[in-house]
Amino acid sequence: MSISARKEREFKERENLILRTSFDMLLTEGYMGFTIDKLAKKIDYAKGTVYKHFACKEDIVMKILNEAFKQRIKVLERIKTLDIPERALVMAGTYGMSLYNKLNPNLHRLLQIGNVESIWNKVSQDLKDEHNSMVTRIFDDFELLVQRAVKNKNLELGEHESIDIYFSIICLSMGFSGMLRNTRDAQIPHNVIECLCNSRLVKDPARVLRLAMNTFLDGLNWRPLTGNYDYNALETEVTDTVFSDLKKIVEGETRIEFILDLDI
Amino acid sequence: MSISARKEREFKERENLILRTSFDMLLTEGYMGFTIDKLAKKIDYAKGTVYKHFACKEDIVMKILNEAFKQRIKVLERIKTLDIPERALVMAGTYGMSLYNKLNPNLHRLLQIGNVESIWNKVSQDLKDEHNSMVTRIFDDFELLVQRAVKNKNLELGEHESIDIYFSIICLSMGFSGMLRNTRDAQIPHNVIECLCNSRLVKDPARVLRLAMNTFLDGLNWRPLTGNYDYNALETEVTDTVFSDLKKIVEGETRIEFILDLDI
DNA sequence: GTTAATTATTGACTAATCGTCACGAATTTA
DNA sequence: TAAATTCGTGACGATTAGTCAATAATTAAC
Repeated sequence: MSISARKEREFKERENLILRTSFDMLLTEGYMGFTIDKLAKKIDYAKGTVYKHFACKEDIVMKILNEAFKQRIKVLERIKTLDIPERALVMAGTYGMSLYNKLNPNLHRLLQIGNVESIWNKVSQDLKDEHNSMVTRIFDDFELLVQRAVKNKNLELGEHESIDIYFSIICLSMGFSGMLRNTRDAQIPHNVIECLCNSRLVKDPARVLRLAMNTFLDGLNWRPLTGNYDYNALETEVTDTVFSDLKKIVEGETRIEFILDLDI
Repeated sequence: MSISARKEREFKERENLILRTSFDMLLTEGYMGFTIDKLAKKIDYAKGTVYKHFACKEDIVMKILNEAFKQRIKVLERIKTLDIPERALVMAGTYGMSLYNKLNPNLHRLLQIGNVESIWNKVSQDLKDEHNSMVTRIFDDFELLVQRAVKNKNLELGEHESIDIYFSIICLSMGFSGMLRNTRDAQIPHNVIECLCNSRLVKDPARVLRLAMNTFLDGLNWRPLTGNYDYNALETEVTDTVFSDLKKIVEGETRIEFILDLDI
């Protein structure tokens, strides 16, 4: 019994090694540079062993994405403890995501890989299911939030349906994260959007997203409006309380080796 | 002389054949299913001949993306003839893009391919340059529009810089087009977002984007506000005038075989 | 009209890559 | 200790991107 438990633990450890090494390769060499042969050589196991863990290359990538997604959800769900208006919850979530994205500015580049249809199609069904259920969960949470705001008379739907609103919010965040990575790490920009972020002085894209989000919510007339609530104070507050651990890491007080090791 | 001109024309025609066939393969079989061997067999030329036209596989994809981008810009620039407030110009552009996206609902799936870093890195410098200059042009046009609105006292920047505003607008559109393709063609949804669009009845994502855009501009207090200007009438009008040809195609009065053949 | 020079096209070839699987090594069970 | 089972391996088949020497077609020269 105890021996098979050790085996199991060793197997789990090797899986972690595979994920950690793959993540590293993906970030340094890109999707095309990430090959199973190189991976096997790096972790000093035979190729066949890797395939004992994952059915295909794409499954490794999707597993990493799913683990990162789990972390994201955990960060987002921390706001559930806050007793503030619904709109402030939306903003608090945005602040949390800002911080989380700074933990690993390169993470969202991997998301683009998962969005490529021909890659997604190769992923095993169970990993797709896992991914889908997480997205569904995010959508559900947002829907409840919008409905609660309507019920509490902080928001009128007007021409909108509730799906329109939370769908727009998600699109806005996705649009931003898709278009830029944090410029803190002075790497070579990989596309023109990133060049423009530098040349046109978008110094803190996350700040622009927060502004845009507030602007959009003002446009919806979702109360409390910017003028009637100190969202900057809210940012400071949540950053120092529910997200204080993330803040410490971002500010360099804590070092992390591998984002997915992080106990969030 | 006339003989070499014929040669040149034939070369150009073959290049078009390559692009058209590649485009078709990319849409039906995805990036992974798009191989030079298959392409060569389909167009009935040897592989080496394909490489006389393009330095690598990625260049073919980027060439298609650039051609599509050129069309997009042409559509967008039609609004320059309109004598309406700056904000109405932004919306008119959005309406035009909505129509253009409907011409080929699958086109934006290719954009995701170009966004993958390891693919972008393989593209030849001249194609990258071409792409970059087009993005720059879009950004420049938007910047002028924002500045004109400020000058004409239709918009105050407040906490924003002008880059923040047009960057947000572009992110919003990109977020939407990245997250969904038009649901008109009843293909199998390729990811969970598309499933959700169906299951949660986002029947017309383009409509939601138009709503979101107006909401955002209202939030900026960019005049004329929704209440003071009939943006629905504007949509009808521009659809029937500057974009009437696109409308006809979308409504099926004209058939197109290959989007890039379209003379826009 | 014939031949030489040039240009265009070809597909066999190399190197890389994914994923498989029969075999041998290690471990557990009897 | 021997048999049974599980684990790990890397050679192998199948595909693929991109190259390049050889061949075919075209043009130029006379």
